[in-house]
Formats: sequence, structure tokens, C-alpha cells
Amino acid sequence: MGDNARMRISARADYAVRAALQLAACTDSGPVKAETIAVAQEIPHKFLEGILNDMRRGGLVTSQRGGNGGYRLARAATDISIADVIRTVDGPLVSVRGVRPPELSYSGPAESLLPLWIALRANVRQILDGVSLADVATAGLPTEVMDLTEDPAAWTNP
Amino acid sequence: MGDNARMRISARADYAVRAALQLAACTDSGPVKAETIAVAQEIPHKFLEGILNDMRRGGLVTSQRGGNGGYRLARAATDISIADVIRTVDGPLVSVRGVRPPELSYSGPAESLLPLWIALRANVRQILDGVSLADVATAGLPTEVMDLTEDPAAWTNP
DNA sequence: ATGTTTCCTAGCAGAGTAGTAGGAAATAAC
DNA sequence: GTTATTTCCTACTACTCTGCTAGGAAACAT
Repeated sequence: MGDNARMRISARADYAVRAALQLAACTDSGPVKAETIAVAQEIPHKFLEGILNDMRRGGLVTSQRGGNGGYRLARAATDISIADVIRTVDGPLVSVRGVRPPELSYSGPAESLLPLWIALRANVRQILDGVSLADVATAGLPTEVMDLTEDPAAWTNP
Repeated sequence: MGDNARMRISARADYAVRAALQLAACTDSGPVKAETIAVAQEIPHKFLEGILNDMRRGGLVTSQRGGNGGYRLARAATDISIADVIRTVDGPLVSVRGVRPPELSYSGPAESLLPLWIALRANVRQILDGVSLADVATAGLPTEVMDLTEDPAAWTNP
């Protein structure tokens, strides 16, 4: 018990999204070096290299080596969702006891737990699949998302 | 990479909720033994004992020792949310890189990430705070939650 | 007293997290 | 073709978290 949490965005995922946002921001000034991103977003350089590599393997970014090389987004920033990034570097968005909800089976009074986890997942997807890198980079989050942040209670802790 | 996921309901949390549901189901037949719950829900007995203890410390259940002892809910099943249970055994629902969203600060094109995480958290809370043990135990999930499970896409993997 | 059941402490094997280190391979500029 | 640059790859480390198990002490009912 302590500061561990259940919906946890890992350092990897957070860094990956921020790096992707940085790429979205400098979309037409040639490839961006890992080092540049690392400095701009205060991310450990070598750690970031590995993350960018995962994103390349996942088809999210393309890379070029050598002097004046670097990374750029493989698709338009409007066409890459936050969920795409997180899934690429960290795997599935939602799991229960290590497996994805559809593989679960409950009995007795717990039977309705499965639909609950499904609803939870659908809800998370709605947000993370529905927001693109461009939305965040240009500070133009969808109104449904902005609406959720209106309630001051959303900003307080528990 | 692999089967790790970002919104992960741990075994602890899953077991805790199921145990609480079992208690909600036998609310007026006297205290329920850990062993009984363990068998009914196929949860490792000694592991469950620890979880029930955490729930007692968290004020969710009361206990009685000795022959004919066991556990019962401390409040009405309508008055305990799924979020209450998860938070009691696992800590805060949502965190980014180990800290809760309000403590974060982003710069440059990542500035709108904070409102995004806040919206995500609000959305998760909406579900988990809004569903009580009684809702699940009686298979009477709120209609907003049921609506989310209507779309067949909610049941498919990615 | 006796049996039952919770409560407490300790430990443990495996996996995941957040990095670091060092160098090989590709590319561009000269 | 050499050199500087930058990605790419492998391996390693230290720490924490997860999902348990073991053994017994304390409380309670009969």
C-alpha cells in the first residue's frame, strides 16, 4: 500500500507521449534528434532512445541515422491517438489480473463485474482513442474531454 | 512490451471487490468466514485474509474472531463504491509516473497533457465511484454504465 | 479448557520499472 | 574515403511491486 495506483501512466508512456508531441510540434522542420527532445522535455537521453526505437518498431515514427538525422512522425499528428502511443510502448490499455477483460469469468454475486470492467475499458478508450497528438499539441482538446475538466472536483485528490 | 497494461486491476483489487460482493450477498446471515469466501470465489485463503484485514483497517468491513466469527460489511452495500474498495487495498486510482496528476507540470507542446490526465481520471471516477457493491451484486448496474457495454466493439480486444 | 477464526510478522520467487553503459551500423558532409 | 554524427542493439543493474505461503499469537464461543 502507498503511492501505487491502478490507472498508472508509467514513465515510459508519459515520456513516449511527450516525445511524440514534440515531434508533432516540429513537423516540417526536418527530423528531430533524440537529444533535442530529451532536453526540451527533460527526459533521460538514453532511456528516450529506447522508447523512440519502440515507437519506430511500432510504426509510429520513422528515423534517419547520421548527421542531421533524427525522428519524425510516420503519420499525420491528427491521425495518431494517445492510445496508439501508450499501447505501442506499454501494451494493452486495460487488464484485470494480467488478462484482458473478455478472458475473465466470474461467478455468484460477482457476475456483473465483467460488464463493469468492460464499461470501464470503453470509457478509458473513449478518451485515449478519441484524442490525437494534434489535439494536445495545439491545446485543442475535444469538448467532451474539456467538459470533464470543468468540475473543480476533477482537480482535487481523493 | 508483453501482457502488461496500463489500467490494470491487480489480483488484490479484483479479489477485494469479489470478497466484498460476497459479503454484500450474505448480508443478514451473520458474519462470513474468510474460508467461505475463499472457496466461493476461488481465492487463495491466506492471501484473502490479508486483503480482508486491509479492508478492516480501511473501515470497509468489521470482523469478529473465534468460532462462528467472520466478516461483514461496515456500511450498507448501497453505500460502498467499487472505487472505495480499490482505493482501500491499492491506493489512488490514477497516477502518472508515480504521482497524482495535480502534482505534474508539463511544458511546450505537452502543456495540454495535464488536462487530459485530469479528464481521464474524472472519467474513471465516474464509473468506479458511481457503482456500488449493491449495484453489482444485484446485477443492477446504472444505465450509463450498461450503455457503455452495448457497443459490441467494447467487447473486442484492440 | 478447547477449538475456531481472526490478526500479525516475516519471507520469497518472479516480474516489472527506470534507468545506465558501451559499442556497432548507417548516413551525411567534407 | 575519412570523419563526425546519430540511430540502433545488447546487456546489465538496482530497486520496487506482486502474488503469494508459513507459522504462530490473540480473541472469542462453547
